[in-house]
Amino acid sequence: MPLKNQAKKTGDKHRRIIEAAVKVFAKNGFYNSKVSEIARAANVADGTIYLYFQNKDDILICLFEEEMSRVLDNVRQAIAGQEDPARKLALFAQAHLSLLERNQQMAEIIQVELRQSSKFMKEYKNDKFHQYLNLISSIIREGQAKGVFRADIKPGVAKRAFFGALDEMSRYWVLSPVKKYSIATAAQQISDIFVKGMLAPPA
Amino acid sequence: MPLKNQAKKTGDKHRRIIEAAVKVFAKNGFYNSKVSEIARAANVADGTIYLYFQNKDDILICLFEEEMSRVLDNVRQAIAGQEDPARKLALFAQAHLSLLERNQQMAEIIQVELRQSSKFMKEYKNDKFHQYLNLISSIIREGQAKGVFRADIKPGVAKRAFFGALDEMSRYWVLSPVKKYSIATAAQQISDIFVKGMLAPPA
Amino acid sequence: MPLKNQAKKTGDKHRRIIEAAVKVFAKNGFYNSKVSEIARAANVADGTIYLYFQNKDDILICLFEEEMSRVLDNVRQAIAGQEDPARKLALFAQAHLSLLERNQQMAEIIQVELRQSSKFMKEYKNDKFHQYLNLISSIIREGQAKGVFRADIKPGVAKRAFFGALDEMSRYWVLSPVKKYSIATAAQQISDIFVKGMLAPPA
Amino acid sequence: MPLKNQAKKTGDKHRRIIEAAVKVFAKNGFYNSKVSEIARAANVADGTIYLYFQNKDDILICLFEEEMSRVLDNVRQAIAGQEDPARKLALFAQAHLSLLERNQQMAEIIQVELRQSSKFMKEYKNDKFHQYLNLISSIIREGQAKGVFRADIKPGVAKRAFFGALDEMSRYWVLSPVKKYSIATAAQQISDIFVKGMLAPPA
DNA sequence: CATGAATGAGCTTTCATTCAT
DNA sequence: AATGAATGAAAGCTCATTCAT
Repeated sequence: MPLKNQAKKTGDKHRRIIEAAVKVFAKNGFYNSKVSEIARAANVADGTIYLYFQNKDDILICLFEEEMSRVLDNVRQAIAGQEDPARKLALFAQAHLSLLERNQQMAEIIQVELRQSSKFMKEYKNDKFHQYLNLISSIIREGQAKGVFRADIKPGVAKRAFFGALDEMSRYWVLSPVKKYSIATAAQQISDIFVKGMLAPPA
Repeated sequence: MPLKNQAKKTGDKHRRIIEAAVKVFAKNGFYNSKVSEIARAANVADGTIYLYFQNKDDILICLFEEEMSRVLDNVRQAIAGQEDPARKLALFAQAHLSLLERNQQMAEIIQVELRQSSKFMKEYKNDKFHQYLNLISSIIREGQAKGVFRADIKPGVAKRAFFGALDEMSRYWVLSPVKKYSIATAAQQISDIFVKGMLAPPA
Repeated sequence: MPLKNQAKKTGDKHRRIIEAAVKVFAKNGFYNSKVSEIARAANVADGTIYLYFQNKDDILICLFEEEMSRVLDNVRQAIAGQEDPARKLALFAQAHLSLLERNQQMAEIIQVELRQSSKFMKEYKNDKFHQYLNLISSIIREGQAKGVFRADIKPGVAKRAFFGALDEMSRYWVLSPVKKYSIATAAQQISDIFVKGMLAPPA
Repeated sequence: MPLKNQAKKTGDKHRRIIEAAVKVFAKNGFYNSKVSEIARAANVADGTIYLYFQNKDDILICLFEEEMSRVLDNVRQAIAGQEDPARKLALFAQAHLSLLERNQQMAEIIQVELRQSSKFMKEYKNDKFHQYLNLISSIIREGQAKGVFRADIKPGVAKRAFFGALDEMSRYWVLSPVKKYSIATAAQQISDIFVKGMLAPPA
């Protein structure tokens, strides 16, 4: 029982630190955030952070991985059961962008702060992110197999182009104080362009 | 003569510092680069840096502005004289991506390090970048006016999607040690998807 | 117990830093003293200084305030129980000057280094010092009320003149390598001049 | 003629630098004043300063010596021709304090900034200042010789007390934004106390 | 004499990390 | 497991001074 209690507490602290970090990173940026501020926001001692994370970079990476898992689950769920690859891309775009609305701080961190960790960008092998990209290319390949999408489309390029289009739209949405376009509109426009752009010509 | 000399000297130091900063930022990342290392690489004293730039952030911003001017000029020149909006987009993509090859370190900085400056991402009002984006939307509008592109495409969304697609491809190209796709291929694929995706249906 | 320990430790470090600062400031002067040298002399890390003081200026000001409190207490105690205002001034002078002997380094700092902090001289509102000056004027007023001192003496001027006379004597005593006059002599001479100079003429 | 011109110019620059330094030191304090700001205020190049002064400290010392000469001349002139030592002291006080009014910036520098140069306070042998103090003691000795002042007054102590009283009054007058007492009143009060305080008792 | 661009030593302060309790 | 006082390396920036022109 005391063990179980501790386990619960531990889990609690980990979560509290991640949540505090999201707020603090979003407010100050990664490099300008102090570990002690995260500790204060999480209501733990400075040293406690280091019982749960290796260092400051590790907080950012864990935070990103956990969020990426959630995004991945979400998107997979959104397209599950769909047959039409074109429809799948539309749902993908919709799911990706609507996650912004649910957790704007997290979106801002992924947009801006994540790229502040050079270590992360250059050294870290980002499995979840690759799974995410490959979800797109698998949809495209499926479309090509079904004859819906053109065979000359390179899924390896198109997946990045599609992600990049969504990501840039996210950046705009996160950083711009005035949002000219609704998320639904943006998702629809982008998936529309890509689907039509990759469509096989009528035989 | 002394004035010309000074101008030459001044211009020389400014350029040397910028070039040194490109190398140092590319090697260590912005936050892990020391001003003294830039100074050493530029063969000037630490204090000299501050005769030409306000602070470390300012170096990054100047470096970006100068590069952005060059990019803008390049792309404008590439599409000048073209009539066909579809062709213009293809040339745009080509010009954008081929600049990567010419100065890879600069490309890496803009991809990775530039976004590490909170000041840059959040506060700095980036005229040149907006001009760049608007170059895309003006091509799209031109295409719509000519009846080449569909009227329901929103240029404000499409310009970001197009730029994002190119930018993500740049990131891949800059960060990936192995380049699976040539720049020409990527440019062609992306512009192809967008052009076909925005094409008006045959009447 | 842990609380008491911490309190003891904290108090200890604070005191050690102040005492180290007195030595270092006295040796090098305020502006030529390095915080790191104070830290070394106090046997703490550089950063520890900033757990106890806001900055270098703050060390000087705290040091002064603590000393001023001690001086004020001392002088108040010295004149307590005295009825004769003339005798009070004599005791005041004696107490003021004899503090020099007890802590010459502190005296030197207050004479020389304290005045190097523009913040101190111009901005800092110095309550304790005003209390000190007003102790003098209240003695003078008391003497006037008792008919011992002339009514045309302006206590606001006389208090500064008296303090200035003592202060200049302190400066001489602190800075001069050879002391021609004993502190007792100086105190007696100065209070004698002021008392006789302010005495009401015999009716 | 060109030599004469240069000599004139030289004299001019020296004076301009001193005058600029007075303004800059008064505004920022000695340690927070930049040599380059003095140069700008004097309309000379930074390097030119070092043709006329050894270093920053030297500017302060020269500035002080020149002013002290002027003060000494002024005070000597004021008491010249007076026979009565008591009257002399009154005129001395009057002359000392009224110099404040004529050049407040200079007064502020001597009060506040001069003491910021450790070199000045500790090492510099200040002839002019000693001459000034000894002017006071010679008046006192003269008074003792004439039987006006008591023989038990020690001129070496009294001169410092008198100067200190005037100096503290100056500090108040310079630093206090509100001046409660006129200079004439202060001078009269201080000399009055000292003269009466040193007066020999009627035989 | 005059210049002012260039120098570079040296400062204060910050903050991720540790470790005795 | 938790704490938080203490650490100390590290870095951006300043500015008195120099010297080639």
